[in-house]
Amino acid sequence: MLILNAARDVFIEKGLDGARMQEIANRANINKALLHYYFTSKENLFDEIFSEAFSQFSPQLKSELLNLTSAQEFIRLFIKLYIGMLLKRPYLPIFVLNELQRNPVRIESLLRQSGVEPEMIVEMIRLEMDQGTMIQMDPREVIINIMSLCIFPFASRPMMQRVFWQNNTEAFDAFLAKRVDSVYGFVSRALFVEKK
Amino acid sequence: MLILNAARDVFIEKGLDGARMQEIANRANINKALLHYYFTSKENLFDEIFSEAFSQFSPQLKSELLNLTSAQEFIRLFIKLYIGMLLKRPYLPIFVLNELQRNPVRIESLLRQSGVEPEMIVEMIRLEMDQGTMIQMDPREVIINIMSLCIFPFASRPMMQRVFWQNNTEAFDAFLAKRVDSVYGFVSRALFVEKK
DNA sequence: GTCTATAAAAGGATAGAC
DNA sequence: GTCTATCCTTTTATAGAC
Repeated sequence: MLILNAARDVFIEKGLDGARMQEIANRANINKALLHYYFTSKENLFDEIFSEAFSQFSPQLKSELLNLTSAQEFIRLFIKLYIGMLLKRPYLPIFVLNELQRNPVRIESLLRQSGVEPEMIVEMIRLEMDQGTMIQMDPREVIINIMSLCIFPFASRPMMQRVFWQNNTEAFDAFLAKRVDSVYGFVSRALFVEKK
Repeated sequence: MLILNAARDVFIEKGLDGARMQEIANRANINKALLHYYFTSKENLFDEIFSEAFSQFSPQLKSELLNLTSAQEFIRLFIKLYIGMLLKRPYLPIFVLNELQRNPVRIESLLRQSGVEPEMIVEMIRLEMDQGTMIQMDPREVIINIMSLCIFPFASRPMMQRVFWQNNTEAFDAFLAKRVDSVYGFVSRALFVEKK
């Protein structure tokens, strides 16, 4: 829908507080009154946009991932899929993380409806550790470390691209794309006892 | 200064757009007019707060760090100092990263005055790679991976604490504190060919 | 320096014609 | 459904007394 696209663009660019209903209306080529006719309030419109953004940001356990048996293969494919998603939606991390920090109450309902279920992955990692093929550590830390390596480069792009790539956008895009492979290499050296 | 403390609290909590001059004045126990008397405009006050926040967020190369010769010892101490700093200022990452993304123009002047000089660290890492004690990879990626592991858990706290620690604040604090050591372990397994 | 009062503008939201 | 016009509150910023 055209209005939702305009709203998404503006909210992601400016945040909830910085966004203006007028600007959303302008970009959608309608006027403010019609915007309120459809969505009643700014908060309401934002909630629609944010819950969509949050569900995209939350790792999706697609069937391709669930069919894998070893944590090693799971991690490899997860990194590939998740960074691949972020390459298409590079502004998601800051938007979602920022709004969650400003208003943590939102999380409750969002988590309930998006059905994030970390127990299965934690169990898969624990199994691999028991088999001795993976370093012993808190499985939750394994997950957070992997997500850190996937997400942070997108969230810190304005700073990192400027400091390390002389603000060259193409070069930084290439760096991000290569991470689909290099993050797995980094993680597997840190985690797996035997290399295949 | 009392006013600056109040301003810092409100800006970090609400962001530039969400902050209200009235609230800053209230928390400082003065009134709005006096706030404008001292700082002229909200933008101006924000700039003072943000440049201070940015310089704290930017890794400081203190003498303790510069005296170290091996990248291994440098990385160990860097992680300890940087996570230690974040434990005292856990809201810095989201605040700085978010405002940088909303207004990337700010970076230029801030970087110039804060004198961030990554070349030396890049060279130190390169040297270690040439000696064969460190895996061959882009030194900039080494730095970004380490910073990812240090910073992201703070930025994603509202989500991660809720999902993996049943929103138990003390438990998550303990997890963060332990990372001073565990991040180094993770990184060194991923980077160093020989373990000491 | 510090206050009260107020200007001036912005922005969310609604009324009502078509 | 869509528009113009308008209301009303919020918010930044300033004027001017003390």
